[in-house]
Parts: sequence; C-alpha cells; structure tokens
Amino acid sequence: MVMNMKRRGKTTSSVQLPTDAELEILNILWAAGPSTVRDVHTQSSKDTGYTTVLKQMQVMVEKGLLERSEKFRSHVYEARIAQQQTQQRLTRNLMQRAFDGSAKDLVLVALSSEKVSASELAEIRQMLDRFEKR
Amino acid sequence: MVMNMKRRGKTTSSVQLPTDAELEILNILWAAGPSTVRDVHTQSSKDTGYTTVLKQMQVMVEKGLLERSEKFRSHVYEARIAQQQTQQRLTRNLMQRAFDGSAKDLVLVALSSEKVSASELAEIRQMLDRFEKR
DNA sequence: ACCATCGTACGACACATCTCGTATGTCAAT
DNA sequence: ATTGACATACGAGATGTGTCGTACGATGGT
Repeated sequence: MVMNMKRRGKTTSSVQLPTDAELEILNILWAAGPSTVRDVHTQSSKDTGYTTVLKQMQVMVEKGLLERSEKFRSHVYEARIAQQQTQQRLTRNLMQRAFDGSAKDLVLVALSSEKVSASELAEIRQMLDRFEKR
Repeated sequence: MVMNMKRRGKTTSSVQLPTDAELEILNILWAAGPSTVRDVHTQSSKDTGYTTVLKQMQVMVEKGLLERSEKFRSHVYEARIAQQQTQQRLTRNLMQRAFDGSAKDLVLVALSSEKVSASELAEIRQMLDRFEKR
C-alpha cells in the first residue's frame, strides 16, 4: 500500500508559501479559529462563489496548509501553519527577492511608505532596544 | 485606429507588480543600468536558457516594465519603473495581504526574523527620529 | 561567396491558480 | 416518502507564468 505521499522533506515545515487566495483564507481562519467552509465564505470580503472557496480549502488540505475534521456534517477546517511563522517566511521571501536580503532596507521602506502612529513608533523602539541588548 | 491599448488608468503608474522572474531581471537592470539580453542572461544566477530571458524581457516591454532601444543590433533594455517605488509597492502589498495593513507588525517581524547589525539598527533609529519629528 | 555565430521573433507546452457548474449525498420537516 | 435546503466531490475552463525549440535575419571573417 503505497500511500502516495507527495510530501517530501523530514517531517514538517516543507510547506510552500501560500498564494494570494490561500492567504486570504488563512487570515480568516487565524482570526476566527476552526471554521466551516460556509463560515469562511461568509466572512470573506471577496465575492467569490461558495464552491470556489470549498475547492480552494480542499486543495489547501492536500497541500498541508489546513487540517480537516469530518466529525460533523459540515467539515471543520483549521490552519495547520502558524500565522507568525508564515508572516516570517513571507517577509523573508520579499526581503530576498526585492531587498537583496537586507532586513534594514525592508524596514526603512516599510517605515517611509506608510503612516505609523507615535505609539507604534515607540513599540518599534522597544523592539530595537531588546535587540541591541544581545 | 484602435491601438488595442491594454493599459487602462490615466497615463502612467498602472503597472502591476512584477512577478518573481521579472523582479530578478529588474534587479540586474537596476544594478547594471541599460543592458542587452545577453548581459542580463550572463549576470543571472539562475540557469535558465537564453531565449527564456529574451522572451521574458520582451513580455516585460509589452507590460511597460522595460523600455527597449533598437538603435543597436543587440537591443538595449532599461527598467521603466524605479527600484524604490517598486520596493514600496511590493512592501505595501505584503503589508496588506499578510499584516492587515499594519506597517508596525511588518517591521517587527522583519526585525525579529533576521540578524541586523548594530550599525543598521542605528540607521533605523535615525529613521525613527526623523519620523517622530513630524 | 560562404558559413559560423549571434541576434530576434514566435509558437507552444507544462504547470499552478482561480474560478465555477454540475452531480450527488444527507437531513429534517411536512 | 417527498421535497427543499445545504454539504461535499469533482471535472474542467480561463488565465498567467515560466520554459524552451525552432525559424530566420544580420554580420563579419576567411
């Protein structure tokens, strides 16, 4: 019985970066916790069909991005990758592709291209302090 | 004469975000200035065929990402979008898709997920100062 | 004049993503 | 038992991207 395991790599973490539509779904799941397809479809701001969301989530299960429980009539889906880890991987990816790997350059652009409140600036400063301490 | 203008919008700036391979080419062009296809192909770290790069650059001209001069036998290509502006748009895009629009959150993740030298931290601090002054 | 070399043009395939239509199953209320 | 509402499964089209093979024109050296 050759289970046809598409997943290679040691055990975990060999998931590729989520696509646009996938990230949209993950965001909803991260915020709301385990949800049905209908939940996600209702929450979504994009006006895409119900079966479209269903199909996407099914594919995401195959990819290892989501986990599905079939205990109930309406299957319940849950994110299988952490939000922060995903944010880090996406950020690192952008850093490599567009900033030649420089975190500093990315940060500078992020700061210069958006309005950040005073309290947020303070938070960032705190973070800098914490880093410098090592 | 209906020129079949795919580009909508006022006049400029309605260029979509560059794809992965496109960004690779843009990076080379930004660093080296106007170059031929051969130049770019030689510089590229990926080992993709010559005609592949040629085709990609041709497509990029159609999209408005590059400009082509045919003055010489080997056509010379030049980036038509600025590096910093592109970096900003890519960053903003990630910010929206993965950080719910929060520049702060993006910055925090960028800082926490990569090593940044002391001098770079200082630069970031300077930037923060400059921002707080307004 | 010829031919090897280097260029561009372009059609076409492979693949992933996004999208939906349609088939089919399940359940509860009448 | 029938029906309507709602679920999942799945095939398949549209589109974009990345990749190349092949055709063919220009150039320069012998």
